[in-house]
Amino acid sequence: MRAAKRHTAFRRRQIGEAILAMMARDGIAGLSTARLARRVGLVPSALYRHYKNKDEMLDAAIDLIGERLLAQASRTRAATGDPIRQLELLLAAHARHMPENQAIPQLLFSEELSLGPVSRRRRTHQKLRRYIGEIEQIIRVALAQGRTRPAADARTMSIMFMGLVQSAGIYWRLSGRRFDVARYLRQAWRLFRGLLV
Amino acid sequence: MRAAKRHTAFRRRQIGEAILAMMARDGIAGLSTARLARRVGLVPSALYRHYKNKDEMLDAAIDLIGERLLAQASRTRAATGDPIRQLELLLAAHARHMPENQAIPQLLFSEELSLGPVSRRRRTHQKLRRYIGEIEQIIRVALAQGRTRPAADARTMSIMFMGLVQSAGIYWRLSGRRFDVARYLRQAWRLFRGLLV
DNA sequence: TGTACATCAGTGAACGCGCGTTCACTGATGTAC
DNA sequence: TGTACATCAGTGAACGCGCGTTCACTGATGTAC
Repeated sequence: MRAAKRHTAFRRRQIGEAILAMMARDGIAGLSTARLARRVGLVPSALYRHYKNKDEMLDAAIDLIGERLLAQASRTRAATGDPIRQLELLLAAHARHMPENQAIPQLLFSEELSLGPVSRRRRTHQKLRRYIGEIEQIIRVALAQGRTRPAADARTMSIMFMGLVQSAGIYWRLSGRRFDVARYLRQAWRLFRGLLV
Repeated sequence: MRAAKRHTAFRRRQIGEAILAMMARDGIAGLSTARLARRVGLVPSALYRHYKNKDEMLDAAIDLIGERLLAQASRTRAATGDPIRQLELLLAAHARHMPENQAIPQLLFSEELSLGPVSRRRRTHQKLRRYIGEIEQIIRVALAQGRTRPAADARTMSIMFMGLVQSAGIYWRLSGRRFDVARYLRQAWRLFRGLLV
C-alpha cells in the first residue's frame, strides 16, 4: 500500500520522533533504516527524500532531545517561583518521563556519539550543558535564599542533581523496569534538599 | 604469521579483557569478531575454539566486570576500618579508573543488554546489586557511628553514591575527556559526607 | 476556473559491504607404552 | 628416553544475512497563465 504524500517538514519531525521512541526502548545500535521506515509507515528509500543520510536523521533526533529538555525546564520555571519547589517538580517530571527519557542515556553512551563525527558530540555536549546550566541557576537562587553555607559550588550540585536521575535510570533499566523510581527520587530529594536549605 | 598456541583458559581470559578494553573506548556496538580477533592477535575463526559464539564472549566480559568491582570493594575495606574513609577511597578509585570503567555504563545502556537474552540482564543486575550492596553496608556502619538522623535509608544513599560516579562519567565522556573528574568527585564527596556524619 | 507543466514525495529493485559463524585443514603439544 | 597416536589451537575460504544508500520510475500536489 502506498503511503500518503506529506510535506517534508511533517515527515522530518515524524522521523526524528520515531528515532527518539525507538532509541528509548532498544538503543541506537539496532536502529536500522528498515525498522525506522516501517515505524513511520514508509519504505526505506523514502527516508532519503527528507534527510541526506542516516547521520542527519540522528542529528535531528539529538536536536529534539535538546528542545524537550529545555522545554521541560522552562515549564517548571513557569509553574512556580520557589527554586526548591522547582527542583522538586523537575525530579518528579523525570520520574514520570523515565521511559521516554531513556533515549538520552542511550544516546550519551552510544558508539554513534563516541565514534561518530566530533561535531555530534559537541552538539550533544552543548545541549546537555544548557540544561544543566538551567539547573545550576535554580540552585544558585536556592542557595542565596537558604541559610546554610554550602560545601560545594552550584555547578557541582547541578551535576550531582543530574546524577540522581541517571542512577535511578540505570537501576530502573537493569531491574527490568521494576525499580520504583518515583519512591527513590522522593527519598533522594529529601537528602539533596538538605544540602540547600 | 601464525599465532602461538596457548591454552584455552589463557585465551578465554585474554578475549574477555580485550572486550572490556574495546567496550570502554568505543562501546559494544562496533565490537565485531574481526576487530576483537585482531586485538587478541588471532584470526576471527580462532575465537570459536574458545567460546561457542559471540554471546558467550560477551557474558565472560560481564563476569570480569563483576569480579573487578567486587575486588575493588574488598581492597578498599581492607585498606581502612573507617567507613567514611572507605567511601572516600572508593570515589578516588573511581576517578582514577574512569577510562577503563567506562565499559560499565557502555554495557548498561547497550542494546545487547536490553535486546539480548533476559538472563544477561539478570546477571548484570545481580553483579551491580552486589557491588551496591557493599556500598550500602559501609554506609550503614557510617550512619551507626554518625550523629545525624539521616533523611533516607542506606539503600537510597548507596544508589545516590553510585549516581555521583555516573554523572561524572557522563560529563567526562561528553566533554571529550576534558572534565576534571577528580575535582568534581572531591567536591561532591564533601556534600555527600555531610549527609553521613 | 481550466489547462499545461514543474516539482515533490512516494515506490521496488539493486548495489557493495561487513557481519557472525562453519568447515576442512594443519602442525604443535600432550599422553601412553 | 623414543616412538605412535590423540588432542588441541591455530588457519583461510566460504556462507547467508541485513545493512545504508542509489536510482529510474510514478502519480499526486502546486503554480502560471
